[in-house]
Amino acid sequence: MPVSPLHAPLLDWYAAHARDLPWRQPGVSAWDVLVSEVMLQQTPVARVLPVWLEWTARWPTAAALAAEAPGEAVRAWGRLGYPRRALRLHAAAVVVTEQHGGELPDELAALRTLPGVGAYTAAAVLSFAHGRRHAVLDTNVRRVLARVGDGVENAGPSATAAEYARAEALLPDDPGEAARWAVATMELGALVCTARAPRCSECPVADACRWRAAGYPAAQTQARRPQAFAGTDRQVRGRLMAVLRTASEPVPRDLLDEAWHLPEQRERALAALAADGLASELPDGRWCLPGTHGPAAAGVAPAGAG
DNA sequence: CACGCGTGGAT
DNA sequence: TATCCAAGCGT
Repeated sequence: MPVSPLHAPLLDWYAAHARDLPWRQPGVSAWDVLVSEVMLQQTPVARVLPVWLEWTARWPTAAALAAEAPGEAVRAWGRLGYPRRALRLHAAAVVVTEQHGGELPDELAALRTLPGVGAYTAAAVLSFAHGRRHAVLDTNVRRVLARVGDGVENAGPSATAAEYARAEALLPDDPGEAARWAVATMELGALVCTARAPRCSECPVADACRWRAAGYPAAQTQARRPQAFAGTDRQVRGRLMAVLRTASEPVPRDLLDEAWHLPEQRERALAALAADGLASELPDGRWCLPGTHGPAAAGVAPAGAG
């Protein structure tokens, strides 16, 4: 479906207004594109930028990352949030190194088996890094298609088969053009067709937008209430991880105890972090990031020697 | 499938 | 100040 009234205006708009993001530079490896995609899962571009630059300079390849302790990845992750992503990226690096000769797979099924790589991220790598023809459905694209195509303010809670079918149908035949279309659609959602206060006066496809034509009807179904944060285990986990991240030496328990005032919740959060492999307890009772001080023992039984 | 999972800037 | 939101994934 190469010809629609949307394509030329949107591609032209992207050529003129695309952000100059480092992971879009020519020559960036597929692995580094993957790193950017994982970092960008639920985290704004502005915060990813400096971390991605440091990370890719320090670990230019999957093998380089795989050679490190997982805790070093967690530490380098800094305050991007959701540090399990750092653990998954490290685990993916190990798989790529040990099972794919250090080369990130370029097939959908193989990518999808990597930890932290779901439907969106796999399609993004294929499209952005390899210039292949894949529907790339992230929250931005889904919002754009919902507004322009369906005339509603927001997409549903999760991508449906119908949305994939539409995105697929809109893809230009030429792979390279399809890849540009994919990133252009995302960029429009990120810069113009935003969740709040969309800049419709700057939109290259405003004339074709059903939501605009309908007078911007408000969403009928109210979105899922954002999960609370203050006082939750998530906040406690974040406090504990911040202590472990900033400490160069293993930290004694009483230092962790200062991170949260409720002992029961603190214990629960710390146990959960250990179970997730984000924190390790040493034999002397101190805590550290996994593998950063002695053999990694993320809450698992010590393996027999040899 | 609904939920848990961090963090901080913008409104 | 509280709420919303940011290129999702795994269970």
